[in-house]
Amino acid sequence: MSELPLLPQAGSAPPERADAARNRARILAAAERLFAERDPASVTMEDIAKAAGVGRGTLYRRYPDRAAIARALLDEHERALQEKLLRGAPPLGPGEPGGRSASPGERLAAFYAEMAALLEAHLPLALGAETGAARYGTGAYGFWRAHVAQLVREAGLDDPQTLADQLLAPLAPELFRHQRELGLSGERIAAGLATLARRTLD
Amino acid sequence: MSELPLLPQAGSAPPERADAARNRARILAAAERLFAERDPASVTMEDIAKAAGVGRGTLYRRYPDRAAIARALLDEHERALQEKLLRGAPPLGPGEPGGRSASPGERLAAFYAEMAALLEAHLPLALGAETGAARYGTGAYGFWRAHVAQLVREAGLDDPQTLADQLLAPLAPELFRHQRELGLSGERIAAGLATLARRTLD
DNA sequence: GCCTAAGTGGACAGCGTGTCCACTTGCCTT
DNA sequence: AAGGCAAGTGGACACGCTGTCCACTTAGGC
Repeated sequence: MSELPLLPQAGSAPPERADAARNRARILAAAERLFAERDPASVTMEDIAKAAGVGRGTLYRRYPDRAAIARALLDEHERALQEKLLRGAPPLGPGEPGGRSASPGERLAAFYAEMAALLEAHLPLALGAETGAARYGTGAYGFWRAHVAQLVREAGLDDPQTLADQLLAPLAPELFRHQRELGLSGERIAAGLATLARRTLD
Repeated sequence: MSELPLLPQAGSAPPERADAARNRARILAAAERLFAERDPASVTMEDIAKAAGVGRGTLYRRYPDRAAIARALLDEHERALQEKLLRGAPPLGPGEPGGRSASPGERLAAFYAEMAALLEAHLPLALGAETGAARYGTGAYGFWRAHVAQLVREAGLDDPQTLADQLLAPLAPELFRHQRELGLSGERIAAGLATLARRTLD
């Protein structure tokens, strides 16, 4: 397992004033509510400012756009999954050296299942954070990419770089929403992904 | 091969006045040029109107938004591919009944190759037409979806509906651009897709 | 309590959208 | 050949969102 780019752990922040902290909390709470109750793409910075009871300037001071707010909300959940991938028990984690570990296909299936669950739980945030091309720029995406590339490598396939992105494509939040709106359950989506994972890597 | 929803063949249009036809041609030409020379997402309806030498009202009369224009430009190429899928020789087409035909995995790989070539040739249009969630609503997407679902069915896998969308995900124009910008060649991308196709369906 | 820098909020200019409608022009009729 | 009318045209308009800027306020160390 080579160098996985970890999502920055919110390192030693320069101290934050009490009113600033209060407003940050208000902003995040208001944004989460708004994302959940309408199409995240239609939520404007102005809406969030108004709902949080702060001015536009205050909002822009911390977050350059809607996506940054959604990402901040999503980060926590994604870091939890990253932990499990790095240090959790098989099939999700790598397993002890010398101990038993799962096949690449099983591990990819387990990862897919976790991601599907994460999307199921926080789809509005994912849609707010990673719509379209922005997805590929996030730190989290880089992490998933490195993880999947490693699994591809272990499976002995050519060109893990290229395949990793292609294997992550079915996890695009927009596709997940599309499939849910077609009436497919989260389980059914996860089952499809599991099939894909096993057949591709095992 | 059941009921594939064909893209409407531009049926008997109500006759179009000569000046209207001239302006339509101007609009399409101007839009294609603009899409090619900058990020399609940044091209505005106003830009297109100005470049085509027509007023905004004229533009909106025919096309509700940028995506509709890009789709009109793409349609021609997509219909050509649809023809080949339905009636072309193997491995792309189904082959004669009783004659030789390719395996589902080979056929999916051939389809992937054609789509990658189409993206390579017309990426700006694809980005203009199918950015984000809009992709799933187009008639063309429905066609690809039905085609891939049929291949999945022939391969004997469960739930072709769900898998079809997931197998189409790596063809998202934004992903293609992302991979190209990473320095991957079209051939390398196509090779990855071929691996995916064969391992999944064969 | 005072001082200072961090924090705040609303005003502002700019841009893109989509609509609307008075005018123009192609084309069919007689 | 002329007339009429519906299709077509283009630009003005109102609206909403963005991102910046800056004069004011407040927290918290000294």
